[in-house]
Amino acid sequence: MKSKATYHHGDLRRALLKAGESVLREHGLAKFTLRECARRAGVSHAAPKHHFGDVRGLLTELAAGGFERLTLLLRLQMATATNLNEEFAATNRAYLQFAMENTEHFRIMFRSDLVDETSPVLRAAATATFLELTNVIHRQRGEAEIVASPSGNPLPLREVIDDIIIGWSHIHGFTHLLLEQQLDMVDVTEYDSLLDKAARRLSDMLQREAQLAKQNDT
Amino acid sequence: MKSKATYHHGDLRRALLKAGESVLREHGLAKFTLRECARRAGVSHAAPKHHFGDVRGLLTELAAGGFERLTLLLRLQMATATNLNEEFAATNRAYLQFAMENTEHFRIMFRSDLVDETSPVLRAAATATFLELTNVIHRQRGEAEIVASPSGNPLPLREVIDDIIIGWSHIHGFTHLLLEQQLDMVDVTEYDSLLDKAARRLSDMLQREAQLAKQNDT
DNA sequence: CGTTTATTTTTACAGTGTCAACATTAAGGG
DNA sequence: CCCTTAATGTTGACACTGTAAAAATAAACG
Repeated sequence: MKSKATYHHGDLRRALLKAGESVLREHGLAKFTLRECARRAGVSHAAPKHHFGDVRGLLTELAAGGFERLTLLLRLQMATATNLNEEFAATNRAYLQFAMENTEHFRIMFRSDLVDETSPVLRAAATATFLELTNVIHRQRGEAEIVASPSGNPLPLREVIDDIIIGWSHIHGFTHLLLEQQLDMVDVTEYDSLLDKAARRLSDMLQREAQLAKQNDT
Repeated sequence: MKSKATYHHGDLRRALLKAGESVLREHGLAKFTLRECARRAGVSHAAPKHHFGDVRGLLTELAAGGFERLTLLLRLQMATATNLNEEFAATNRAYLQFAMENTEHFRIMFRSDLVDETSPVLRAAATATFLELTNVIHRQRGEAEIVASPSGNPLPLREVIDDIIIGWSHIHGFTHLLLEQQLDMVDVTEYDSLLDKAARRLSDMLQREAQLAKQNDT
């Protein structure tokens, strides 16, 4: 079933996704247009409708793909870590790296006005990404990991949510501000070492606080 | 010179800004259109060109206005604080409050693809906002404040930049994630208390670290 | 008053997303 | 093997959009 050209076009669905990604990479969101994607796939301007409905549909699937790749990159970077602090720093590095290498793609992943947030594939992909970040924090606190459930969000422990949100907010905020050129006082040649340092500091504090809280319990 | 109606229209410039803001508030960025703004101001669709050039010009001025209002709100909230920790928490509260009450307006302020980041008015407005956040951190560390310079960015102390970026990244990331509905595991009825708690924790840590660093110096 | 300048309108054009009607091809059952 | 049916693409149309040029209007000013 994966032969060369079985349909009118082959499989247009994948071709359109690829086209969309190349448009994002080469010309950015501003020039992202359904018709342009169709052009690149070599089909007529109304062809995408059958596969994605409207432009929002295509962007939603692209966003989901972005989360999937981000998840992979997170795992890849985390695997290089030798201790818990390193692991947290690794997630931050991966997050930033993905955003830098896929700027426009990263942008649409967090644009609730462009994307259908209720889409199951998107939700699943975003949840998987979130799960990686979550489990790093859980391990840091010596708690059990959360397993991915097929559907429905895996809720982290109530007391850990605060830490997760602090960690995620920090790396996401840093990345977003850098992308939108608000951090112009930062020397761009060393923003990654800056992030690394910040991540370690944050990680230290969170671990210390967690231990303190545990001691107070007993 | 501020009489009622001296030109063809009155002063179309202000009217268009007002119209743009109302469009953002009522229908969001998706329906934001130069022609719609013109319609609301009661002029023909090409009238805005003379005052703003293109759509980017209008959005840029709107973004600048947003930063100005954010700066005012920051000052207002900071004035209620009785100590340094409270002050930091107050900036976070103000940041989030502004974003919640002016969702779409807040969005365009950080959209480098929609706005002319080189515009002097925008840069000045954004720098003023940044200055408020910066000075809170400076005070926390017992350093001198930075005065606003008429032009050019007032550069903070090299050693304080890390703290500033951590603080700003955190509040911005939290706000942005919340706005783009990525924090769906958070109970929306208590996200503000959650932020408050996180801000205090962050503030505590930063102050402790600063004191430690100072002791090591002497 | 007459001329110059600033502001607004009119007209036009190339794009866009989406829809409906149509054409073509693939799939599948008799 | 053929014929029906459903899936997939194409054409053409419509109402929008941003932007530009030319024409019209009103203000400013000597």
